[in-house]
Amino acid sequence: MTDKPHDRTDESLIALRRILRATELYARDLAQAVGVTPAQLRVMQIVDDKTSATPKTLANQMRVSQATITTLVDKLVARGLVKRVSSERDRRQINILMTDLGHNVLEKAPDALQQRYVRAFAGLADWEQAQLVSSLERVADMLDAQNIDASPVLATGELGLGKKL
Amino acid sequence: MTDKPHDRTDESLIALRRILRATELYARDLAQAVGVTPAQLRVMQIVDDKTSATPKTLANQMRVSQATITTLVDKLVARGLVKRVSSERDRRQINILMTDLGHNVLEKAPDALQQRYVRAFAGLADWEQAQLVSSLERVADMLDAQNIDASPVLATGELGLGKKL
DNA sequence: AATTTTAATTTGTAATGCAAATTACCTTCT
DNA sequence: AGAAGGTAATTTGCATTACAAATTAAAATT
Repeated sequence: MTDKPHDRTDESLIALRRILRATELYARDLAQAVGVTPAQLRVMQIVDDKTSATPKTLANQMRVSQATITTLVDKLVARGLVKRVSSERDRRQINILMTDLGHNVLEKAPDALQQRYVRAFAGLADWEQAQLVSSLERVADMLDAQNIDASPVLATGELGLGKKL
Repeated sequence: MTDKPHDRTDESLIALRRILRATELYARDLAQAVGVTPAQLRVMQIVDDKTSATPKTLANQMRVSQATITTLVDKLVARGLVKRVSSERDRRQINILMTDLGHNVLEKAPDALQQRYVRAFAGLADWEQAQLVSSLERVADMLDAQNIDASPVLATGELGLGKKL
C-alpha cells in the first residue's frame, strides 16, 4: 500500500463514517417515531425479540451498566410499555416483559431504518448483495476481532431482524 | 433464525451493527487514552484538522447544536487544550484553535481505530480492497442519500474518527 | 436609522452513563 | 446448619452530552 494522500484506506474510512452517521440518524428518527428515546427503544427491541430479558442480560447486550438499564426500564415502566416480573426460580432476578401497549407501540414503529435500507438492498442484483454482505462482514471482523468479549448480541439492538422483510 | 432463511439483508444489517458497535467502543477507548471525552475529542480532531474552526462550523460538521459546541469548547478551554480567538473580520465569530498543549495531547493519541483498521486493510489483496471500497460506498449512498441534506440538524454527531483524510 | 439576520452564549432541562453503596437473595464451604 | 462470599438489581450521587429558548453582540439589509 502506498501512502498516497487519498488511497483506498481513506476512501473506505470515509464511507464507513457515512454509514455510521446515517445509521445513527435513522435510529434516532425511528426512536422518535415510536415516541421513546433511542436507548429506550433498544431495550424494547431486545425484550420484544426475546419475549423476556433480565436487566443483567440487557446490560450485557447493550454494553452498558446494570444501573443504566434500571433507569431505562424505569422510564419504560412508567409509561406502561414494559413491566417487571420477579423470577420464580431466582428471586434476585427480574424479568422484563412487553406490555400490550408496548407491543402495539412497537408494532406501529415503521422500522424506518430497515425499510429504507431493505428496499435499496432488495434492488441490488444477487451477486451485488452477496458481495456486499461479504465485504461488510469482513470489515466487521476486522474491527471487532480483538474486542469481542463473547459478544452476545448486537449492541444497538438487532432491530427485529428476520421479521418483516 | 426462525423459519426464515437467514437472508442476506439480515446478515448485512448485522454486520453494520457490529461495525457501529466496534467503532463506538474504539472511539471511547481512544478518547479515554487522550484523557478527554469522545465528543471533546471530536472537536479537537476537527479543529486540528482545519487548524481553525468556528462553533458554527463545528456544529454543522458534528451535527449538534451550537449550544452543545459551546459547552464542549468550554471544557477544552478550561483544560488549556484549545483557545478562543475572536475573528477580526466578523466580530460575532469566534475561531477555535489548538493550543500547544492541545497539540501535544492529540499527537500522542494513538488513533486506535484507524491504526487497527488500516493495518487490517493493508493486509488485503488489491482486488479485495477495491471491492470493499466500492461496496462500502454503495451502502453509504444507499443510506444517506435521502437523509443528509434533508435534515441538517437532527442528531448526535458521528463517531470520532476523523484524522486527516 | 431601523429592522432583520447571524454567531455565540446563557439558562434550564432531559437523557444516558458510571461508580460505589445497598438490599435481597442464592451458593459454598466448613 | 450457619457463616462467608457471590450475584442481581436498585439507589444515590455525579459527569457528559444534548437541545430549546432566551439573550447579547455584531453584521447585513431595508
